This record gives sequence, C-alpha cells and structure tokens, in this order.
Amino acid sequence: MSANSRLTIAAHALTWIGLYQRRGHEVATSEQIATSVNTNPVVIRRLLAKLSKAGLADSRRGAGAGWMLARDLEAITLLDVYQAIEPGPVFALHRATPNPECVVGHGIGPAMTAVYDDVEAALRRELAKTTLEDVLRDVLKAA
Amino acid sequence: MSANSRLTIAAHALTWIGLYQRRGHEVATSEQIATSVNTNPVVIRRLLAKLSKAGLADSRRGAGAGWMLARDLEAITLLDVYQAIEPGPVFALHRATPNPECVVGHGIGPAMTAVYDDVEAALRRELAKTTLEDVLRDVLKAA
DNA sequence: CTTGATGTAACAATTTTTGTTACATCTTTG
DNA sequence: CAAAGATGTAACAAAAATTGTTACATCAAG
Repeated sequence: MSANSRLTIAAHALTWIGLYQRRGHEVATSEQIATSVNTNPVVIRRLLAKLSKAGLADSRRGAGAGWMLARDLEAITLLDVYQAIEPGPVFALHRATPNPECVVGHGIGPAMTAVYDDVEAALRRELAKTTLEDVLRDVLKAA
Repeated sequence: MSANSRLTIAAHALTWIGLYQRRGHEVATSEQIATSVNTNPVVIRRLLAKLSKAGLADSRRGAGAGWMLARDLEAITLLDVYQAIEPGPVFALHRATPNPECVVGHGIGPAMTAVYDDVEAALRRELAKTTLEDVLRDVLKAA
C-alpha cells in the first residue's frame, strides 16, 4: 500500500539519540544516526528538522555540533513523533473528482471522509499508548 | 503520506452497484461504474476481480454481462472491502536493513512491528463498524 | 455467428518516496 | 581570527508505488 518509513526512521533516530545520551554523550551527529539507520545523513537531518520544530529534539551547531533530545524518551509518545513528521492521510479519496452528476459520485467523498477521520483518530489513540522509552526497552530486551 | 485510493474506489463501486440494483437493474457494467468514479473501466475490473475473489461481488459474462453484489450492502463492512483489496502495511519499516551491529538497528524492527500490528488491529476494528449500507445512507442524505 | 461485456497481461504515465550532491552557515577550539 | 566539523536546506536524481491505457483472448446470450 502506501506506507512510507518515516515514522520508523524518526523513532529509530530519537531512540538512538536517547540511548547514546544515556551512555554519557552530549550530542549525536546525523552521520552516526544515519549509520545505524543505514541511510544518508541528509535524510536524518530532514526528519530531525521536523522533530525539532515539534519540540522533540534540539540541535547544536558549530564545531562539536549534533543532536540531543528535547524531552526524555519517557515523555515522547509515538503519536508525538507521528504528528511531528506531518503525515498525510492514511487513505486517499479519488485522484480525479468523481462524477458530480451521479448521486454516489457526489456524496461518496464526504461519506468516506467521515469514516477515515474516525479511523485516523483510532490510529492516533493507539500510537499514543507507546512511548519511546517503551520502544527502547523492547529494543534492549531483544538484544 | 502513502495513501492509495483503492478502498475509496472499491467502496464507491460496490455502493454504486448496490444502488443501481435497488433501482431495478440486474447488473452494472465496469464502464458505467467507471463513469461515476471517473476513471478507466479496467481499474474498476481489476478491483472488482479482487472483490469477487473475496466473495463480495459476482460477475456475469457474455452479452448482457456485468456485475452484481454477492451480498447485500448491509452485510458488507468496510473491513470486508479492506481485506479484499489486500492492503499493504500502513507503516513501512526501513527500506534498507538497518545496521545489525547496532543494538538499536538490530532491535528496532521487531519493536516497531509490534506497535504497528496493534495499530492495524485498531484500524480494522474501526473499519468493521461501518457497512456499505451506512455509506449509502450517508451518500443519499447528502444529496 | 455476432454482439457486448468480462479477464488479464503488458506497458505507459504520474506521483510519491527516498537518496545524493552541493554549499552556505554557524560555533567551538586552537 | 582562522580552521574544523557539524547543521540547514535547496536542488536534483533515482527508485518505487500507484494509477491509467491499450490490446486482445474469452465467454454467453440472442
């Protein structure tokens, strides 16, 4: 289906920073994170830029620069991360506007939108149940 | 985000057939449906083929051919339709496998999968609440 | 046996997502 | 105050997913 990996990558990045800081480091660079995620540093910076705007991460510039958490892992839910990356809708309506002359073509958009809104609300409620601390715990348990 | 429009189109098609039949017609052609949806008939046939495999619609071939519902609108939920179109995952994991040498890179996949499974379960529960009869009622109310 | 539709493969076009290059900018440190 | 090492971001490239189109074999009613 649609499905992009941004929530996964964003959660990965924040969790990585959290663990790294917990091990005594001040900041993590986008390059270090990118190595763990296995992608390009710019991809990480782009995501962290959004997380920063949302108040989940902070960056320091200049020499010895890098990223740090703005809040503890425990205080960040996956819903926070989800909202931060500005997700599009889970389900799309028609690409081309359906025939407005047809009763169904005319009314189906609003009808489905109402359902999709409820679905997304449920999705958010579910994401809100898990914090990054939970994620890290799960990660460490697997090791 | 990702988001494709297949669920929307499939629901549209089935609702259209349902209303058409309710108005006294035996079958609906993919061309008629495509006109309401504003797309190519083959797109409709492809989707209806899946809905047919899932036991939601039936086709008749030969002259005077077309599509009909296999069950009443009331007996088809949006979850039925969703399952029928074989949706991919809502959230994707990493495109390239993350660094397995890294604790986070190693454990994040399973950790996120667990969350995503719960999210999809919630999504399904929500879709199950609405039948195509509900959708049609909403559509007609808007007219 | 003609007609009008389905069934489906194969391909084309579009859009979305991800990756890459490049470089201006900032701040610590020597 | 210059050098070093990182962020911030635009612009472009590549890859993947989605949707649209063409083509044609097949089927069944009349």
